[in-house]
Amino acid sequence: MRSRSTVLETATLGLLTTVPLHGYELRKQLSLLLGPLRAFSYGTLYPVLRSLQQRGLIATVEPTQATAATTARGTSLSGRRGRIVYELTADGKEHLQSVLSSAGPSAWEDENFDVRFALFAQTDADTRLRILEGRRTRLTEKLEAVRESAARIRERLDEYTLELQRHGLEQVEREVRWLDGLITQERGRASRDPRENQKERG
Amino acid sequence: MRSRSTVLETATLGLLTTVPLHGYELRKQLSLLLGPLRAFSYGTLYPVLRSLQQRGLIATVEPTQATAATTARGTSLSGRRGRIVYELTADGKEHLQSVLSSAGPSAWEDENFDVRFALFAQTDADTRLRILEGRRTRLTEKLEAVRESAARIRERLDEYTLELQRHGLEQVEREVRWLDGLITQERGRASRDPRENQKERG
DNA sequence: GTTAGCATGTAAGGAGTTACATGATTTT
DNA sequence: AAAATCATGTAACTCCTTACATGCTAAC
Repeated sequence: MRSRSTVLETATLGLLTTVPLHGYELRKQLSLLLGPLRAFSYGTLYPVLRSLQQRGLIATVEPTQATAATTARGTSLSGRRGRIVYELTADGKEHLQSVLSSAGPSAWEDENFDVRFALFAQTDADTRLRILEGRRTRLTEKLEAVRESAARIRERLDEYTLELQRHGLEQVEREVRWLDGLITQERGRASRDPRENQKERG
Repeated sequence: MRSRSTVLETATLGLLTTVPLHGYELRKQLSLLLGPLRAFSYGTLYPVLRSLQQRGLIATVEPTQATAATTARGTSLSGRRGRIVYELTADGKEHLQSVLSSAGPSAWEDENFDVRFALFAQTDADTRLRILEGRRTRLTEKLEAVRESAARIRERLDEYTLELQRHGLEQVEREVRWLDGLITQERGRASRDPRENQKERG
């Protein structure tokens, strides 16, 4: 079973569809794209960039006639320090599209939910709905399981544990309501424009 | 630098202070203690249990005069299948207390927040406040940083990314308000009973 | 007595961090 | 020209999952 794309790989390809970026800048945009949580260290980022490059999904951009006069920076080996700007290749675009429209095991879909959502503008309408509904289903299932077992041992728990549990449930419930709103919104969108199923940028 | 306790280790010790448990059961209680998220696999759990045992922090409980008649199960090697029940040793209690009252680097404190909170009943009042306030500070700092950089690139983002960002910020803001409530509650508690600083069970 | 679920365990590997090292550019 | 910050890179390690294997116990 070929290992699926990681969060970071997908997010990187997603970000590079809009603008070519170098690693350092990419990292900043990532924490923006994925929220206050989820910052990746350079120790993860740079190896991933190289891997993507070796697989031909991204490529370095030559500085054309920019500020720097120091030539031969980019493609070949040895003395390449300073910014290395990457852009998405044709293969990369294709790969990203196939990742964005594919389904995976639920654990994978959960882990990747926020990236997938952040890249909804590049995702077709059917997949958007599938992702939102899939997440909704899994969250409510977990909610049900927790509520059930919580009921059985409620009296054995101290006030802090109870409060943590209450707060956790509330957070998930809120998430479900958020998803509900998005789902009805997507449905409305679909009925207004039934033909839409490819790229879109706002 | 001796590696700090992991979430799972601390949670395990915390759960075992109340009741002796075997691994399988422990796992169920863990997902309850730590909310709908955070379920650990057996591949993680059992090695951790053995490690804790080897370090003398937990010990197997002999079945005394329980149902089973099959002797010599527990301590020594070879044929031990069926439940293995663990309890906290004196060393384990001591270790847990020292972990619960110690401070760590902020990344560690963030990762461990929920476990620490779940074990507040066994934590002294000063530490409770320190943990709550520390988390509040870190969250507001992140909030500020994200808001700031978000303002700079808002117009370059599509509607989905914006919605994700908005939702993320809202979640964190809500968390901060939750912490505020807990902090004032702890302060009130402290002024009503200024001497409390050790174990407590509800 | 055999299926189903409880219970424990191990090996391989994935995804990420930390700590470190170093080069390039800007600021003072 | 020194200091700060931008920018890239690597090695070792941690925590955890997956996939597998196996034994025990109860239900039918």
